[in-house]
Amino acid sequence: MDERTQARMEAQANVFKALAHPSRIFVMNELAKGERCVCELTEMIGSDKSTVSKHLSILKQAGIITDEKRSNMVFYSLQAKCVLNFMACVEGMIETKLKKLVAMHAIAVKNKDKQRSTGNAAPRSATGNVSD
Amino acid sequence: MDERTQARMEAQANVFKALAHPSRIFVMNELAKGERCVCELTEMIGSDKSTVSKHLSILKQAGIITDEKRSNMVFYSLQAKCVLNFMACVEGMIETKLKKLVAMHAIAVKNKDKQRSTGNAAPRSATGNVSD
DNA sequence: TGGCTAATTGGCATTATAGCCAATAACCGC
DNA sequence: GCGGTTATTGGCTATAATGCCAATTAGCCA
Repeated sequence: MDERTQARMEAQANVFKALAHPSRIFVMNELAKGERCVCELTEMIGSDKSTVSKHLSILKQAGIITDEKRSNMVFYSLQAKCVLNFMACVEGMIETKLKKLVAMHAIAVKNKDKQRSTGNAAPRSATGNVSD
Repeated sequence: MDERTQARMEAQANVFKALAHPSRIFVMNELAKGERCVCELTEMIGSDKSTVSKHLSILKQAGIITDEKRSNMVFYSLQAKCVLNFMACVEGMIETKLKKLVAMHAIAVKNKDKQRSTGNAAPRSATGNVSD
């Protein structure tokens, strides 16, 4: 990877890094509904004010959200709307993964039952084939 | 944030975390063109074989890529195609940010010139207004 | 089987993140 | 200006991520 490519990859990774935290994902979901002040987000997240402020500054620095000072409050709002599309896709990925886990667990349970009834210590198959 | 929400946000954040590294972004770009074996990616990235392998396992664990063993090599390929759309959007964000930086730098240079010619130590305006 | 290549895993040192408290800054109303 | 509120920054510790080396596993082929 040459230096030029390295720099481009790093810049992209930084955007993903900015989103790589539960609280910041929460903020994104909240800002999708409309602008919010730091105090509101702090209340909802339940961390220290300073912690939330730092999270917001990370998102802002990445160019994902913007801030606007009005009176003595700061309101944040979504800038990169395309993040929402991807978050929807991620939602789907999680669903898929969860279903797969559930299915695998069901197979494991089945195999365990089989073992119990036959006294066989090793499961018949890793693919879930228990049709004998 | 209740426990249920926390878990959902964490699951989403994990996908972003998986993408939050230059080498892993590079892998995504490469797999967008087609499947690649670990050896190819290792060659291109220039890190240790074990390091690349760990990066790949992180992406796989997140459900973003899949692997397939053929002969004594392991080929990885893209699973979550929607990542590419978002990466294109991020590309655009970086462009925008870069342009803004260049513009701000131009203004700063202008102000500096102004200072030099007038002997004024403080810049006239933070907004770049140098119209006097 | 034994040697070869490809890939993964364990272990460990280095570096980066996260989150709290305290201090500071910015703005309002009096 | 002075106290009250809102937000950011600095400093610190605890935790997590990274990347190398060494050891191990898995498949090929002679």
